[in-house]
Amino acid sequence: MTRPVILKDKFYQRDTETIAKELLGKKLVHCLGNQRISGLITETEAYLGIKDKACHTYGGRKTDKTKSMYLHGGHAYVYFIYGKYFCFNVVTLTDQHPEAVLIRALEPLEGIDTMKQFRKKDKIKDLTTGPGKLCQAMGINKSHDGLSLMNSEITIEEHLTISEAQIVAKPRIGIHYAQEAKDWPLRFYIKDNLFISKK
DNA sequence: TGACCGATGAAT
DNA sequence: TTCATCGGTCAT
Repeated sequence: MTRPVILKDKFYQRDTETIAKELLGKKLVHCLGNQRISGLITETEAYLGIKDKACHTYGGRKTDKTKSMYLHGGHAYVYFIYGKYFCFNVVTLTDQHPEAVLIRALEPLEGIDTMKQFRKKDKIKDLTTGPGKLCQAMGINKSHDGLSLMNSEITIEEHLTISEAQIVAKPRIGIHYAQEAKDWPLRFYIKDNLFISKK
């Protein structure tokens, strides 16, 4: 088995939309104790900072909740939503650009039994096909907010390369309030992949 | 200090 | 389609 190649600064400090597409096929890994829990990234959404009405940092909003988005690219932004769930984002660009990519779905790879325990579900399809679900399955929570993805327990590794022809672009989910931004095609997923949120 | 609301998920 | 659920946010 070849040694994992962890994505570095140069990957993350680029245009957010490009990163959202290139994250498809990569492997999100949580090293929990001596165990690896991981999944192939199948679905992402780009959030474009101050000019994006769907983004938590729209208009330059900076609060205790959003402060991680002002870190430089390659950090985690984890927030709590709907009183129950966490969502995991990858911060992009520099501290001048509070933009991020939401990871919406994974295809489980390693630690599947642990995922089943964390989720209290048995079917593989129920483990990671949604932003809240995948955080539960991976054991990701608020304590991971602001961590570096280059030298912490959570990393993203090279895995598969997905070609442009295999990428579908659609409007983002759950942002009906975002006026003109609600139709921007910033949701990306791997064509024909079974592990996609919604249906 | 308190009212309001949400980048969801699961049940119906 | 409906709704549970509660921390974050912001107006007092």
